[in-house]
Amino acid sequence: MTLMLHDTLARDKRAFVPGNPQRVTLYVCGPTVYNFAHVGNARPVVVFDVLYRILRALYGQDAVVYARNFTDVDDKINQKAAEEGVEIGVITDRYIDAYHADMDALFALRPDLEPRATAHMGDIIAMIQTLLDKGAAYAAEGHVLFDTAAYDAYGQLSGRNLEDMIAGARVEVAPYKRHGADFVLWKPSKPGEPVWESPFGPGRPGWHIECSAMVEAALGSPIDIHGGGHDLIFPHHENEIAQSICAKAGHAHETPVYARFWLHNGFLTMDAEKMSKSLGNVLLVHDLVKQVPGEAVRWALLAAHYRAPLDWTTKLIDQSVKALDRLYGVLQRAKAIAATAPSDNSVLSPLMDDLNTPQAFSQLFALADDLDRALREDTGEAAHHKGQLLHLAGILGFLQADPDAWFMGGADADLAAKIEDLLKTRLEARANKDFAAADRIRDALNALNVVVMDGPDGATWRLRETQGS
RNA sequence: GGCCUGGUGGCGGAGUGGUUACGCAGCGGCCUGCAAAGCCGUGUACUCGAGUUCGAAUCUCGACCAGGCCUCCA
Repeated sequence: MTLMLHDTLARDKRAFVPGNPQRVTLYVCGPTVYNFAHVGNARPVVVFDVLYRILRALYGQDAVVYARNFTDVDDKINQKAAEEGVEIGVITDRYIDAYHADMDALFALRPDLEPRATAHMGDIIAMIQTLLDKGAAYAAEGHVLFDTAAYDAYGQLSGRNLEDMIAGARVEVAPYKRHGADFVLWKPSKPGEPVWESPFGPGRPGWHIECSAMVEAALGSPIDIHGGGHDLIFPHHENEIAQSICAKAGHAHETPVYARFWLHNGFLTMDAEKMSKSLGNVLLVHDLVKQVPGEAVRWALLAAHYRAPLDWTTKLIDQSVKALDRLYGVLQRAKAIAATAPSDNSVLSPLMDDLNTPQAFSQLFALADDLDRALREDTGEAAHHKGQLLHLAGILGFLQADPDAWFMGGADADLAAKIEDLLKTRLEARANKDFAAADRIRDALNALNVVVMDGPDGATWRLRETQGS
């Protein structure tokens, strides 16, 4: 079974072959930490978390190195720090903590490495110096700029050429640029902003060079997979390639490769509109997970193929909760069955086809049906089916909770005790065939958002989901 | 203007050149004291036009529509 991945550079699905199966490297562009993350930011996190889990299943837990950076030098961070009158570290630490908490709530594993730009200033400066030394960069008016003419293949990833970019330029080109597409590697800091000393004068790095330097420092190029949002293809990833290739160029016999595979996730819209502050439709993960289970948010984010656009609606999250209800319902009935660990990864096959999560979802339901049937008909296959179900679900990051906890999750101890008490009374009423009394109690429970399910061994209950977002 | 996506049934959303994915919702039945959950069954689809083909929703071309990128952006 081969993992097929759609490579943006090749514009096609290709069989994934790592440079070294003992050390598979994955880098994903992380957040600029000046605010809470919104659902759109969470999509790549969840998508590449699934990829990370697949790679670990395929190559071994310790054979995969996943790095995701924090951009902690940035204009918006500076602005926020100035507003609050604090050092930028106060801002970045705060939002890094929030980011961790939010992504944890979506069951995303923490990457192995989380490099921060400020901790790699030496690497960044060294890379800029290398580019200057090799003639791929030039200094002008206190800036250091990358010379796009130095890289023949510039534009390959995004399918643009330099002429197009001139023709379509919507911004005024800074007078000190040799070419409109040249971009900043180093720039002077404005008064009051953080400053780092460098051979090119005091200042701070441009955005693109940070990632190139951190990729090199954390993983070493060529890396196997570089991921990020669709919007990063140009200019960010295009520029990363140009810088990193040029910085390494000089070995005449090798064709330099920066990343073997480029993966980009599609965008998320809110009720068919782009999420933006001006529209006031920014939905923060931080707020969302207070209203709906993080697992359901994760489900919603994976409900469409990762490269397709995804429209976020109340209905989507609603349906996601119900899908998980169905799956957890089966697991609840199968609680007494000990799952058999699968002997191979065959159940992962939908995911091997470029992370086809909707297909995998379908597989999840098929496995749940198998398990349910085995339970009903007592075929002896239940342990096997449960193992298969939990394995696939585990790679997707689902169904790891106790089923009872899923259904009763929102209830605190007091409420649970009250519910149990009412159910006990109702059980007695039913035993006495006093159905009117039993129904009154059920109505009372209903008012508490509790759904009662009578079974042969007494009643079980679940909390009705509160409407999301 | 250039580049890139996508347009599938009430909703979400895969996939394949010829055989109803799947989930949610709906409908009928079973089960149930009645429900809920579960089970069985069931309807509705492939933006438009032209072409290729024995046959296309699936391939090609064109049109239309929607979104994104070209400036910080997942």
